[in-house]
Amino acid sequence: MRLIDVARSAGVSTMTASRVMRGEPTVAVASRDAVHAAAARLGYVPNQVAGSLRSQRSGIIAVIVPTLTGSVFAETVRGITDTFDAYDYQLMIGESSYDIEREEKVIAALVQRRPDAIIIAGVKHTPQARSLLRSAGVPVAEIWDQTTHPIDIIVGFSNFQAAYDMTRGLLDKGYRRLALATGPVIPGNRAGERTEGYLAALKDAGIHPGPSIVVPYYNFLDSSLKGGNVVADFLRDNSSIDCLFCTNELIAIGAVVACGRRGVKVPGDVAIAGFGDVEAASIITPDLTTVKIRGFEMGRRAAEILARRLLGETSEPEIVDVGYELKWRSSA
Amino acid sequence: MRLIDVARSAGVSTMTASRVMRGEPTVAVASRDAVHAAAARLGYVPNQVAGSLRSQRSGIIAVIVPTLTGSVFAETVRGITDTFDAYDYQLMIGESSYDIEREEKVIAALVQRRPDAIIIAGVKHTPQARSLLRSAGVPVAEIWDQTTHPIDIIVGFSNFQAAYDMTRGLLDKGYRRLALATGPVIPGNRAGERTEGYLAALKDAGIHPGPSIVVPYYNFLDSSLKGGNVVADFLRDNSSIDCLFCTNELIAIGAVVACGRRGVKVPGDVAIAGFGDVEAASIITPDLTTVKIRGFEMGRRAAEILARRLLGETSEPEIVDVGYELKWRSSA
DNA sequence: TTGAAAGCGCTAACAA
DNA sequence: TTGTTAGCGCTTTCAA
Repeated sequence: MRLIDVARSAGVSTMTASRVMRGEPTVAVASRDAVHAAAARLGYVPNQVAGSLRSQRSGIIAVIVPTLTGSVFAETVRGITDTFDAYDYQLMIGESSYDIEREEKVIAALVQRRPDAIIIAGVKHTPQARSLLRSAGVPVAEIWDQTTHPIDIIVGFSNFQAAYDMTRGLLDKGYRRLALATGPVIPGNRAGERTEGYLAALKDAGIHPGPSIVVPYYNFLDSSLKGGNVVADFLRDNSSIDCLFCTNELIAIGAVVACGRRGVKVPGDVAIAGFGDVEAASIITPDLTTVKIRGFEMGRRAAEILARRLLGETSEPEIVDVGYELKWRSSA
Repeated sequence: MRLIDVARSAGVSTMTASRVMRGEPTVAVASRDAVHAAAARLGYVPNQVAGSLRSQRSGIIAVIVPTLTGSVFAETVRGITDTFDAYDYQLMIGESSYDIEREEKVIAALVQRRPDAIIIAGVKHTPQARSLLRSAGVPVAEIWDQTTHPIDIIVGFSNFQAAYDMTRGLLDKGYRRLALATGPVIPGNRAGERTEGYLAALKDAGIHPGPSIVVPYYNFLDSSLKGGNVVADFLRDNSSIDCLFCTNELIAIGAVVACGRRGVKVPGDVAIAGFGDVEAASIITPDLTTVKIRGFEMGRRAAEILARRLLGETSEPEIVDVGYELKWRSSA
């Protein structure tokens, strides 16, 4: 069942049928009706692979995020979908598992599908990955971060500044023996930038940083539960700590829950602050002091800029800072 | 930059280059090396759109879920990804927002991309959607449910039986004035089947069903917070209720949290049971009694069966029941 | 407003 | 082990 079958059945040429199927306005009403009727009668399903090859537009937006599990990036994806749905684009989502080597493979796999645009979380990529993104010949939006050397479009916030401000706020609340819990740090990644913001705030205040713990990345559930236990052990072994700053919301939530189960009072024995504001943060007891990130907003803004590019309305690189917000709740 | 450029640069024919790029073993080592070197030198990125058109295999698995936000279906997607990653398939994910009309549009959009297989949550579709799925000419796996009339493969569990068992268990615990909170019910959808299981268990026990409340579907966060408040109001207006069964985990979590904020004791004043077991269920206070669903498992099993189909190893329809598990925790 | 011709970049099928 | 030929199904381009 091909377009030519529909065209014959409608008594027109393939080109007229093609124009009707794509909604071009330059077709006589009679032809249009005949083609629609024939398509419906025959149950015709257009082959977009063929169309994409010829038109050099795939209608696909490639999206690369660390993970879909855990609602943090799922919100961003929803922001992207919200915008692109109206334009008949489909998302093709790749997961990097917070690993830039794996990210490179994912990018390579997606670029072969000739997406019309690429959205990628983070600004830290392998050289080969940067090269693939640059030479893909389509607009690229890096999100969730800021950098002085964007590939093209950037829609994010300063992870350094957000961590700096939160640390500063904790110091203002009177906490002095701060400790840090973070996921894996690679220089230049988000956990690394947040760590640096934390250290810079301490340095500027003349406070010596306390101990740190690095929690491996599991998946969502395990990062909360296993990670929480690891952190609770760490707090037990370092009982002088009065405040723990977690660069990762899952670790923070896990720590609050693990402390609750062990009878460690939060914030009485130790205050805990997170980074990310997933919905569980406002549901646990005590509710979590954290940095609220605008995940949905970043997805939506990036998608809007790309949509404009794809319609040919603009073409300069753009830099958008969506900011962040400190949420002071009960845990610190 | 096309395959022919690589071939020329390597001094072989396009076909030999094509064979090398696709990893066919029937190529001389010298040719293989020459092609790989040329591809690397030129920065060649294969055009999989062209390859798909000719080979009639897209390397795409279409996945249709109600939503990605909220980790319930994200776990299922992870199960699918886990399996298909090894075979170089990419997922193309569509969201139906729990709306079968929208689902039909999403299916139509995805089928045009000629996926090699389709995985769809639920067994309740519009007639047109069923027709699109059947005539797509590829294996289709319906998941998250059971039915006597599957399209092809089915990997799920009985929502009716799970709700029946949970209700039965609540009765065994001594609760007698039960009420129901559910998301939108369409005959044949999962919320509907769960509602019927609940009603059947009450009927078999000779207990008259109490009042019910239908909570609209918002997004994850709002379903928990807004939905929770709606349910808490409902409980206040119906104070004789001693146990609330929620066919939806987000509503249950929201209700527990909203009750906590209003000083309603759970399970003292009213017991609450959920359905789904998202991770937040074990983190809130009190932790939630619920039906644990094997979301990851369903994704993995469906993907494995499809992978075997795609390799040509099997071809009969398959029916897999992954079951469920009652989790008795503090809330009921 | 319509149609004919050409070709997007790759791989199946066949032949050598 | 390699190469030639043809064509996947559509849309661009150009002409009428």
